Amino acid sequence: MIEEIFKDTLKKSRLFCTRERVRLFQELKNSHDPCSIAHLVSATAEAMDETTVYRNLDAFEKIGIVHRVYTGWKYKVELSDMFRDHHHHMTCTTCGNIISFEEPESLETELKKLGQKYNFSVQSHTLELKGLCSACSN
Amino acid sequence: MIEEIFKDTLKKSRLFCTRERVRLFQELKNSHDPCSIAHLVSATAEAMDETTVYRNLDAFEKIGIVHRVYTGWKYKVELSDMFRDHHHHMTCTTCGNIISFEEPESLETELKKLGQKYNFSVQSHTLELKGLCSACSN
DNA sequence: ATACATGCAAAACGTTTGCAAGGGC
DNA sequence: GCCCTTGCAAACGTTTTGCATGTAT
Repeated sequence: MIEEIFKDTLKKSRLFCTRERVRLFQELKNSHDPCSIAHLVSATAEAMDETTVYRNLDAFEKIGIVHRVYTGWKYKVELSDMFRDHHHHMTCTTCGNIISFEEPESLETELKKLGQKYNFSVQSHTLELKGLCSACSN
Repeated sequence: MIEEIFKDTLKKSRLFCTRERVRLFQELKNSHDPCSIAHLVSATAEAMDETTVYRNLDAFEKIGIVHRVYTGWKYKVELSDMFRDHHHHMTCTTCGNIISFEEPESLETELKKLGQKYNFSVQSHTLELKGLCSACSN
């Protein structure tokens, strides 16, 4: 059960399983797309202070419960691969909608086909590499 | 001459060629890597107010003088292809350094090779598609 | 009981806006 | 002289921090 993984992960890091954390987790789980912090804050406003959202998202990220998704505008937050299948995103520059799709085998030349598959007309794409440069890999 | 293109582009859009805009342009030109707004603000602090930096970057972007580069953290600004060769970037997650490289023919399987070429050990990569989703392409 | 978490208030940032003064054309 | 630009101040939204109180273990 997914909730068990959640609780175990908290316990493993000696973090309390509070009402607020459960609620925040639920909110993330019920959302199909990556969530902006603003969304999470307003969606959980009756349940907790926005400061708590920030602090718990930080905590969740540190222990691998969530990870950041760079949509090119501002990052959003979603549950990590621990809780759902690995996937990528396409972001609409007009409405900001995010479409999740499975990882394709090849890229570049596949992009337009891929876009068509989701009725997404690709205007441009950004490839971001994350890792360590020579100075930092020591 | 690059400065002429700059002035002509301003003139074409009926924007004045002010001391501040020239200075901001110089700062962008002298920088090898994409610039954060914070950098531009401090680098030009003796010459202009930070409000002016924002307003002129907006103006520059509208008329194609600069474009945004999504580094995955926050966007930075650099001169557009009008003023330099087309290229991509790799961002180091530890130090934030940005390495520019020419557009490769293929991706995915090429990424590790590409990283090695620049002494950059790729840990992960993000592919961002920009364009229009079905709802917005109408 | 003892950590760890939370709420509240306030500070710290980054960015935007209104308005009067200044400067390109 | 006209209109665009700038500087200044203030507003705004987002994120962080300090501290006293609350709560899961």
